[in-house]
Amino acid sequence: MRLTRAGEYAIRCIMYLSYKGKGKLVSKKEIAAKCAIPTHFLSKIAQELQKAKILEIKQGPRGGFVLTKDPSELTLLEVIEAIIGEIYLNDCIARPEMCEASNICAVHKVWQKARRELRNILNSVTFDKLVKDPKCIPNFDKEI
Amino acid sequence: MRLTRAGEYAIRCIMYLSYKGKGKLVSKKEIAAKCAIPTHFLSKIAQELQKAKILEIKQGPRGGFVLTKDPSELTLLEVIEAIIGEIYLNDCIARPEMCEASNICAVHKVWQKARRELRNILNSVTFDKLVKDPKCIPNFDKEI
DNA sequence: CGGTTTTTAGATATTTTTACTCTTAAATGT
DNA sequence: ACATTTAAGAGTAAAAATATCTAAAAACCG
Ligand code: SF4
Ligand code: SF4
Repeated sequence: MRLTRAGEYAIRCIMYLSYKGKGKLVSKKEIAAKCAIPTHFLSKIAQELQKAKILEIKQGPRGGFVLTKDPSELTLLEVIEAIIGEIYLNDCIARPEMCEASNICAVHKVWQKARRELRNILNSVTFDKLVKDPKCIPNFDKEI
Repeated sequence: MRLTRAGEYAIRCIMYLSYKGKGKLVSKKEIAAKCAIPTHFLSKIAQELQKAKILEIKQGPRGGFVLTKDPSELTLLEVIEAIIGEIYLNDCIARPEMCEASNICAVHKVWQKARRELRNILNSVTFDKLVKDPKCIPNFDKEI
C-alpha cells in the first residue's frame, strides 16, 4: 500500500515544471537531472501526463515539456492518478461485484470512508502552494 | 496503492473469529469455507496473526484457530499491519534518508498527514462494532 | 500405544506488477 | 540536409503477490 516510483517521479517532474512556471518549456534532460529520474522512464511518465492534459511534449532540438495547467489548478491527486490510476485502497471498492457482501459489509464502508479522506487530502493540495515554499525545492536552484 | 489479498483475507478471518467470540475455537476448514479463503493460504496468514498475538493456533484433530484478543480491543489497522507491515504510503515516509529533501519537502508533509489520517481511520474501527451489525456477515450464519 | 486427523512450516511455483532499458523512428531548429 | 531531441512501444529483469505442495509435528481417540 504505497505510491509507485513512477508516481513519485511524476510529482517531482510537475513540481519542477510548476517551479519554472506554466507555459515554460523545459528540456527532458534538465528535468531528469534535477529530479533524479531515469531519462527513459521519464519519457513514459510524460506520455501519461500528456494524455491527462497536464503537460505538452515538444519534440526536436530545443524540445522538452511544457506545463499546460496552471499550478494553482493542479492537485497532487490529479498527477498521481494520471500515473497509477484511480485510488481505491481495496479491490471491492473498485469492483463491488467481486464480493457479494459489498453492499452491506461494514468493512467495505470503512474503506469507502478511508478512500474519500485520502483522496480529499491529496486533492486539497495544489502545486502553486507546494512550490511557494522555497525550502521544498532545495536543489532546483542549483546550476546543472 | 491497494490492500493485498492476504490483508483482505486476514480481515475476513478475524471477522469470523470475532463473530464466534474471543476464546472460541474454530477449525481452519470452516473459516476457509465461510470466508472464501484458499486453505493453504489461510495457514500462512494465520501464522502471521499468531506472531502478532491476535490469535492462537491449535493443532491436531479438533484443532483450529482461537481469537486471543477481545474484538473490542482489536482494530482493523492492527490486523492489516500484522499482514502487510506498517502502512507508509510513500517510500520516503518509511525511509526519509532515501531522499535528501525529505526533511524540508512540502510533498513529504502531505504524505505524513495522509498517512496519519488513514491509519487513524483504520485504527478507530474495532471488530466488535464491525460484527455487531448482523448485515455485515451475511453468510456466516449459513450452515456449511 | 498406534493410527487418524488436523494443522505447521518451509520450499516451490505461477502470475502480476514494478521499474527500467533499448531500439527505431519522428519531429524540428539551423 | 543534418544534427539534436524526444516519441512510442517492445523488451527485460527483478520483486512482490498469490497461491500450492510436501514432509512432519501435534493431539485426540480407541
Ligand atoms: S468482505 Fe467487505 S471489505 Fe472484504 S471484500 Fe467483501 S465487501 Fe470488501
Ligand atoms: S521529493 Fe519529497 S515526497 Fe518525493 S521522495 Fe523526496 S521527500 Fe518524499
